[in-house]
Amino acid sequence: MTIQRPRGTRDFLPEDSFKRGAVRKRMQDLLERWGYLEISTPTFEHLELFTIKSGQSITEEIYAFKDKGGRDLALRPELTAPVMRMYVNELQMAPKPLRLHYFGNCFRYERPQRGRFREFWQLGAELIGSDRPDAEAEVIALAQKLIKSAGVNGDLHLGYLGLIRTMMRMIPASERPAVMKFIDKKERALLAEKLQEIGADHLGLLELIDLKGRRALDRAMEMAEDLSKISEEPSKDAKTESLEAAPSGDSDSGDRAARSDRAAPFDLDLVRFQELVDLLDCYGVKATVDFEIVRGLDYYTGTVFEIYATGLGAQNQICGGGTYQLAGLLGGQKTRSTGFGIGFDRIMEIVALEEKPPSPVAVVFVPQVRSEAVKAAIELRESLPMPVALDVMGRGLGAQLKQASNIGASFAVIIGPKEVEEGKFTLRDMLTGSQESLALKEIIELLDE
RNA sequence: GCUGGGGUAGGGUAGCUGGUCAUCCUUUGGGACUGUGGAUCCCAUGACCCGGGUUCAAAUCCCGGCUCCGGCCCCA
Repeated sequence: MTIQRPRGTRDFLPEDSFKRGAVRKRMQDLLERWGYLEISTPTFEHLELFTIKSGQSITEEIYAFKDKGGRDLALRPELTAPVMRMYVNELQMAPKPLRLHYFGNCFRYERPQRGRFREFWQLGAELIGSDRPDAEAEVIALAQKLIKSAGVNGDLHLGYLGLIRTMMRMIPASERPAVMKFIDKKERALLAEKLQEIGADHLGLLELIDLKGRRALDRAMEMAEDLSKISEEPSKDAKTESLEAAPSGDSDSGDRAARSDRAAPFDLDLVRFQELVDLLDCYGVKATVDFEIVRGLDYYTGTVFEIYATGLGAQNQICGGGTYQLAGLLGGQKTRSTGFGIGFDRIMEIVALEEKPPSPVAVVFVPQVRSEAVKAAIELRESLPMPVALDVMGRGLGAQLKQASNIGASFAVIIGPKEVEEGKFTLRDMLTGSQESLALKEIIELLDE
């Protein structure tokens, strides 16, 4: 038995690697044009970085280990936390906004299935230092364009946590996890039952999460207004909490709440959300407003979004992101950022790419003139964009030509004593079989088109 | 963690109601063809996922494990 690759990992053969490289290049070109500079972070980090961000429970799904010095380390399971760690460590004083992008492998200890591996690649961008609708619109539009640039059609859903969080603060804390679970699992009947049971059915939660599309926004505005009235009524424990989360344009509002229970501050400010939706329109991005998107994590501050693709089976989410408050959690100054991560492997599963690697040129020679052939090959490699192949198997001329056609060469440069003497090589068109005698310079000119 | 279906040369397969040297195609290397390729022919290399069990005899039947492809759970 030979040694197998570890479960959930993949080998990428030349054809795969070429395709992945081409798609990656396309996406990164676009990111550069939008002014997002590439950064890289270590493959492993202190385990703590990830538990701070996502809680202790995630260690279950992390490749965590102790190094020889006894340090608790982890292979990165995602890239947002490392990027924000880097920001806090060395970029806090950089002029804002900061536009960054990254591409890297991540590791999670999970059951592999379609579109899910133990080593996978994430491509993403972060815009650090602004949470204005302008910033959010740019980032969301960018995400959508990136996916399009790979030839993939994505369905963008745009959500806003302010409303749902406000509602959640008006129900008893003990009931919140259960309610969130039902929302997440799309268990409408159970949710309705629960809300009735705890006397929270007047908040409109059920209606909110069913709101979809353009008109959802108008209705949500009305609901927000009703909510602010309710929250002004003096009543039980909901009162103090909702005050702390009071709506405000000041991005530092609610920070006390953040410190006490790790939840980021958020704004019940649908006007800004409305602005975002309008701006996205300007970008030509079609978004479905969808208040059901909750994205689990509590460091998101308001806007969240996800992009889905068809043809992927169960794992159809190819992008997720939003506006968040993470720098503070990692010990930096409180800074709001908007960003997203794209599941590169899932993109690759459905990408339609017609690009092919350039076909090589074969230098074919007989033993007596080997050194001339080597020199010719070197010169060709310096001047031509396509690969230049030289026989290393000691094969005869016929076998070399056979090999040339096997590797898909479109031309062969034939070199023998006769050619060396004349100072001209034979250029053979592998498709037609026609040949002509040319100087190396002329060959280069001809092939360099 | 739960669940369905698979694992036979590098790739694709036949055999799998147990019993001759495990089938065929392709790929790879060599040759027929010692300065001209895609054809053909010949030769060579190369496999029963691993470990137990049943049996005179296991690729074939049974059990366990590993792993792959899906579906749940989860998904930062």
